[in-house]
Amino acid sequence: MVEFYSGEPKHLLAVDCVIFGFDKDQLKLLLVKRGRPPQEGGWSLMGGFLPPDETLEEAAQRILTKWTGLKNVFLEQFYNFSKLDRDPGERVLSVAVYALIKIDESDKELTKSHGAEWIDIDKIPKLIFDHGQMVEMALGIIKHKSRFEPIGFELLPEKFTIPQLQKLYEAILQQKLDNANFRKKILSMKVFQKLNEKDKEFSKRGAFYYQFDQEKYKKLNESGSLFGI
Amino acid sequence: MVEFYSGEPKHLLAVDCVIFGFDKDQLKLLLVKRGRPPQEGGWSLMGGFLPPDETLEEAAQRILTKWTGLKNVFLEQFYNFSKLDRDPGERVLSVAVYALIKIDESDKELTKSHGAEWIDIDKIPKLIFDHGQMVEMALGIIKHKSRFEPIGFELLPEKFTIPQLQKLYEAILQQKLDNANFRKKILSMKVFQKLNEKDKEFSKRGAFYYQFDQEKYKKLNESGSLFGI
DNA sequence: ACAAAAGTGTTGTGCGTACACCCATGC
DNA sequence: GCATGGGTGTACGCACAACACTTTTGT
Repeated sequence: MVEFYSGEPKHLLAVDCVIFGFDKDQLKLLLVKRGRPPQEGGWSLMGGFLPPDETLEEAAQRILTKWTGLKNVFLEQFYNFSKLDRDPGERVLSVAVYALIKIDESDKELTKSHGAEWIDIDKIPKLIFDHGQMVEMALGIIKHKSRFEPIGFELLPEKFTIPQLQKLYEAILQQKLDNANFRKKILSMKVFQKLNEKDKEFSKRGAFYYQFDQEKYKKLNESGSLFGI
Repeated sequence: MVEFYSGEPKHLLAVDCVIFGFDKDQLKLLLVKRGRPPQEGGWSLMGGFLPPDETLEEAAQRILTKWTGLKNVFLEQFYNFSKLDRDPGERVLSVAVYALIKIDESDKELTKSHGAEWIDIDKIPKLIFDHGQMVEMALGIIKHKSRFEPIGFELLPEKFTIPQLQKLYEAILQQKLDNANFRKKILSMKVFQKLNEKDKEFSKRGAFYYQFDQEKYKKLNESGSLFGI
């Protein structure tokens, strides 16, 4: 094989994942205590070095599967952290990725067996390196994004109620929403299917389950109209 | 020095810049014919390998200065291209960056002497590797971003007229805008200073120059209100 | 005088917000 | 029968789009 770029500098490249989940009415993050030096034992995101034979997305999906058992997770790279001394070990660049997963579909045993934990978003401990900054940034991004794209559904079970969805948005946007208006807004998009079944976990009366209709959403999206919560 | 991560895979990492400019009423891109194999002679973005002692932003700024003479340019990384065979030479990951510059302040001689050219956005030739995809993506991003943040001013001279600004937005959004409404919208934000001076290049009557008031914008932005064109 | 671009005024519609209200059910 | 959360109805105001209109000036 011809080496076109011999002599050019090479870099260690990590992939770090900010993994969001939602349970009850809490937005959560998957964290683990780092198992190798430097800063062994500090709270960390899930990550790893990029192997020679994987794209960044493939590496991120592999990491997600390793810790949650899930495949084809919704994820997006959002920033490269490239400060020279960000890792006190050696120079490592990190591609930060955020992922949205349905906790109820994840393999909790697997997660536990690796020593990872779901931690409420408002109880995040100090993290190693610049991982705290990554979380901050990812939060800002899903906050912004949730206003224009229906990313919420990635975090909820297949069947969910409108009040549940509202709680999720309140957790992401960190503000109370008017339930009447939220309901109208959401249903006006017509990307939902109402099911003939109620959830009675949170109230006596019970709330109807809905399902996200991917097909309808695609059509809507292609026709150019946006979300806007 | 302790090697914490010896044995981990290393990668070639390029920085490629999608450089936007605006002249008259045309959005333009800075392109150059590639000077080394593979695909020598094909149209390419400005780029280079990341050196061991630079952050990505520093590398991008250095590249911008090399081709335009400008410093402290507005730029943002937006995506990593990591397909295994994206560069037919060797595996190279590329951090794509877009930059917005004021052509009128750039060193056109320098640009020319390096053989680079400003090319109208609707006359972009086929580009090497995945550079075409990078341009597509960058366009989508500034289109989206221009609706919520005042990135337009990065592309115009210090002094500009409202009709000029409108033409820029029309070029970015690729649609005609109503001049009456555009004007009202822009001026309602109150982040402009009207100057007592007219530009007569484009009309007999002449249009008043305005200046972007960074201070006012910062205050506005901090108080949470957004742009929304 | 007229063309052409800059700039103003007016009006209707739709959407978000606020908030009052009714409904179903377990205790 | 009352507390609790689910769900509906209405009314106001603002932001925006549409478009008719006036102003300025070079030729």
